[in-house]
Amino acid sequence: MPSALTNMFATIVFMSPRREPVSRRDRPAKPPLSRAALVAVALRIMREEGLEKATMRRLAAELDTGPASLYVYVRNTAELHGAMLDELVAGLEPPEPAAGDWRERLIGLLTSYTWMLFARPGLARSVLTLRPCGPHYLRLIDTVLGLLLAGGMPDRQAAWGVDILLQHATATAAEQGSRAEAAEAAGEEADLALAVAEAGAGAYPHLVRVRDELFAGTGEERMRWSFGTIIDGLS
Amino acid sequence: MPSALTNMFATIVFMSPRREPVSRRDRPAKPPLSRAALVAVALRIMREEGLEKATMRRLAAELDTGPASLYVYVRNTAELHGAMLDELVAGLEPPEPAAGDWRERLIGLLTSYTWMLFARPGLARSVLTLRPCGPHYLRLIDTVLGLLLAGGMPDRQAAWGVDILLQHATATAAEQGSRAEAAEAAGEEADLALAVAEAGAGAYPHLVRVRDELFAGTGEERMRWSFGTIIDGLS
DNA sequence: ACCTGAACACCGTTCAAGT
DNA sequence: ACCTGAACACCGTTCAAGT
Repeated sequence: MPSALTNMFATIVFMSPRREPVSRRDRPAKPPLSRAALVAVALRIMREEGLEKATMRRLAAELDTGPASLYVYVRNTAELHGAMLDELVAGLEPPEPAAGDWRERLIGLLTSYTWMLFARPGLARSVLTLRPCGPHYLRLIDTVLGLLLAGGMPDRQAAWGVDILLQHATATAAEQGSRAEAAEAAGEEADLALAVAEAGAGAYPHLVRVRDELFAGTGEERMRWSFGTIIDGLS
Repeated sequence: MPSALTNMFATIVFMSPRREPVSRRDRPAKPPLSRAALVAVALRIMREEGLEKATMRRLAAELDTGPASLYVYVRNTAELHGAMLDELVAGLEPPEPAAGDWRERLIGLLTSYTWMLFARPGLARSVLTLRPCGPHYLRLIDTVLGLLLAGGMPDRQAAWGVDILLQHATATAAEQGSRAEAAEAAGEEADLALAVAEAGAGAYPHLVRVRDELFAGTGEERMRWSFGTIIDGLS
């Protein structure tokens, strides 16, 4: 907290020895705590330094308070992550009605949700073990449902389908996104590639047969194909 | 470590004061460190107390050494989890050739893999951000591939399909499993149910329409249905 | 090569006490 | 009701030094 330090010296050097009221006036206006403020700061830290830095302790330091104070506004870290996700989902543009049939629009929406999480793999990982329930996430569920129903799907198929589709989006972001980012994860990817390359046709005949297809295709290609495949299965 | 304590007292009370050689002889034979020993102890702790207790520090204490010693055998915690998964996959029984057609056998295999992870949600969560590459996991990939190819699927479809199917299995276990277990996660489930119950038909028309279907069905039902749906989409 | 103690640089959450 | 400092009970990983 360099700014706090600076202010402390300012107080000592230039001000009267009555410390408390003066340093209070002098300090940059401390923003009032609130759930929204917490989420905003957490999103900024995530953007600038990654989710792993957006810890309760760090947030508290940033907001010039102790970690215990945050627990007035969120139950725990998981709830904070849920609130962060909701804010990000709010920023997703809704599918244009003119953008093709329901299937195309649905794939477009799911793809843009996935890309959004792709850039935040840590959050995706956290969301996977959550039940997001913010208003904007409910909006997303409603929109996906609407598109599935527009495709003539029975209610149950649509209801269960939305779960599979959103879970696939989140899991893909958690899995692929973290690998694209972290250096250690790149090592794991290489380990698998090596293991597959070394696999003998005797022990792993099918693996050897489709070896080249396993790692083929771009992320975008595989993503669209996956969503299309699941949607086709639902229909 | 009560056994170490007991032995220490035994040494002090009954033995000569020359401590080191005696206590060395007296101590239960310290098993030699090895990757397999690490994995075995980690699996036991996970079984008895959950994955979150199977930390590097705890493993080291259990193996009567310092945490630094473990890094000779595994690169990091992620690699340890990968090795644990491989051991668990080894214990999965292969699908009986008589158990119906390829589709039924495939669903059976995927279901049993999912149930196995379901009981270990923490591991499932960890595996999701991993590329498992152990011999038994490769076996699993090969078997799934074999069944898809037996269904007459082109190579590419099978290769990309195995990714979707295994990811879905892992993600389902990570998501549902942790909720079934942790008390806090149950709260999140309730939060979502509440939010859905309170959703207005004006803002969320589709959500309200299929409201009852969203939470319908048992885990087993939805699991089989999901795998069936994805397989149908692949075909 | 393998093993170690100690250190580095942190965590989330709770609690009693304040205002 | 809201806020706080301090504490509780831990983490993963690295490093220099030993054997």
